[in-house]
Amino acid sequence: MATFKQTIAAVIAPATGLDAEAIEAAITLPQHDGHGDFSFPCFPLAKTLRKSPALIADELARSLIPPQGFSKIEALAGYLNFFVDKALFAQRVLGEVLTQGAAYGNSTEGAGKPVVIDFSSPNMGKELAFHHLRGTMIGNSLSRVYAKRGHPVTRVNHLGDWGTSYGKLIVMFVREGLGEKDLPTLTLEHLNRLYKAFSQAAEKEPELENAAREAFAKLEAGDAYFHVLWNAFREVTLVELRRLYAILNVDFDSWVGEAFFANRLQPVLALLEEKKLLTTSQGAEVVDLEAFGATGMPPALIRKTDGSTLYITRDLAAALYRQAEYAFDRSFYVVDNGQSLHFQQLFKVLELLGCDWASRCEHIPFGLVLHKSEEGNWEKGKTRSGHSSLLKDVLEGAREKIAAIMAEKNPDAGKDVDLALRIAVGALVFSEMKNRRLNDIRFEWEQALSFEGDSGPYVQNAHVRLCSILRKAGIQLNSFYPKDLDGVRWGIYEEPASFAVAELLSQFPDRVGAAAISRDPCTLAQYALSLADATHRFLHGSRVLGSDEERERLLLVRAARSVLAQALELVGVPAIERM
RNA sequence: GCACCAGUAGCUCAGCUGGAUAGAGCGCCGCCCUCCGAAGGCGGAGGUCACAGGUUCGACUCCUGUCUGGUGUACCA
Repeated sequence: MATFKQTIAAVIAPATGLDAEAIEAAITLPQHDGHGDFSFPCFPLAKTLRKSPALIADELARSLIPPQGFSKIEALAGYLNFFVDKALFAQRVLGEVLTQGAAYGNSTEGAGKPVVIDFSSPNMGKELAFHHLRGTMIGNSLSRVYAKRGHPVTRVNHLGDWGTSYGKLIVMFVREGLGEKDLPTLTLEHLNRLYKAFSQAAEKEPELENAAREAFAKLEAGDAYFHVLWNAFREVTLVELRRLYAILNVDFDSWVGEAFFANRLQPVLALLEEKKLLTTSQGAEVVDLEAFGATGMPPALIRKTDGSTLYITRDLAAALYRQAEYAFDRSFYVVDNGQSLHFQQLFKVLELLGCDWASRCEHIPFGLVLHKSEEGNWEKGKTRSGHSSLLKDVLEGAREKIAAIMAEKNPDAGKDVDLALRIAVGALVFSEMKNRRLNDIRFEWEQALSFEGDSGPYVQNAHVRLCSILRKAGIQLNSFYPKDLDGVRWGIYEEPASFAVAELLSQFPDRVGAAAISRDPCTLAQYALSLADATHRFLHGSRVLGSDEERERLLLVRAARSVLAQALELVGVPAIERM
């Protein structure tokens, strides 16, 4: 079935001689009442037709006959405004949403174009900090969006399980007199203490840094005992990570991290040699990128003076592996903006290695999460006083606050510990996802956990209200039969608040596409906000149950609920049924 | 120095591939529950879209420059 835009293009094309696709792309959605539902700006035609845009619009408005699905065409200030037949529009939109259910908005755009998304990728031996939430949830959201667009998606958690950090942990572990017997009772908290202890000790004894590098070099060389320690550190961390990912409802297809590639560096190093890219500088092996035409780019350090490898060496191996393993069309790296130079270097080296797919690797950067300091300045680091910056603590703190509010507002649901956590997750995730990916976020507890306005709970609440009505009407979620549409009085949806909801529902597929193209979930978070807003307004003004329009309004409730749930899930906010 | 990013209302932020009168939330001032969830809705005050040029029929949006802020810049990841 032709879309409304396609129908408009088909009418304008013969009258103007313009390409139908170009017309479709030029059509805009008017922002103001009285400007219709779709507009075609006539300004670009002025030059070729040698007439004023206003005149062109006037003539077109007079000569064109409103096509099927439209009630009238009006000219206004150079715009050709199309007014849809609202009843028919609603019929089409609700029909699509309800019959397609969770598949509404799906696309085959990505079929045969595998996408690899590298995100979260925490370091082993360290607790997940609150600021890890952003990258984790952006990656999670993009994974879902790309899957919905039909792409085969591989979600990769490129664990930071190799590197000098392990040398530090090993050094401290040994120094504290701990041994193999202590491994079974080892905790992640303990590992974190070892890190802190190392940093403190290293301030007084700078030679510890060298000891750590040596320990790591030994580990990389295959030392058996150090390998046992390393493995134990890694396992302890993974247990806690899996627990947190479960709370966030985030999954991965691959947990292959840096250690995996540490054993697969030979082909990379051989290839670098073969292409004659390596040079020695200050005792280390580097790729002098500037010498290869990347003006102003610092050299990429491939191997340290002591022979051990670095981040970028392993990333090169990982990139080659991913191309070989998944034959990706796109490879995304969801990593904070501070790493942009690293990725520029990485992609440049891949290009120099002759990988024609290097241009299809993309860094998806995101901004920092800033917190207000005691002095009132915004800075990177800890959350407000009294709150730790560990993700688990932030989640627990948020859950407690939400539980307290719930106990007040809805005592029955307030007893549900798991529900409070899901609302807390929704609030925190939404507060980060509603902003543009690259913007630094100024994080405020009050705003993030707010139950009002532009917040996760506001959107969740719209979903809850819709669910509540359906529950009272005895309608199961996602139950739909074609006969439900028989004899529906479509004209009822012409009422403004109802139509506003239908209009938003029609925009959902495009918004999913926009999120994919911009690689930014904020598009969908903002959409969820608009739909929640329209929903609250509709429910405020129109009684559903027991009204003369109950049947029609229930259909709108079902459609809105279905799409709102989808938008929330794509963003990574739980679509809950009660709160 | 170089690189990446940002600068929109008192605060925190939206503004789709340039389009018609600049949009929310919080805060402030009012109003609305005998009515499916008031975790809601309605109204009001509040903006020279950092600044200066340029491209264009049209610029918050694109380009250049300036200013301000954040981040990164060789043996951490």
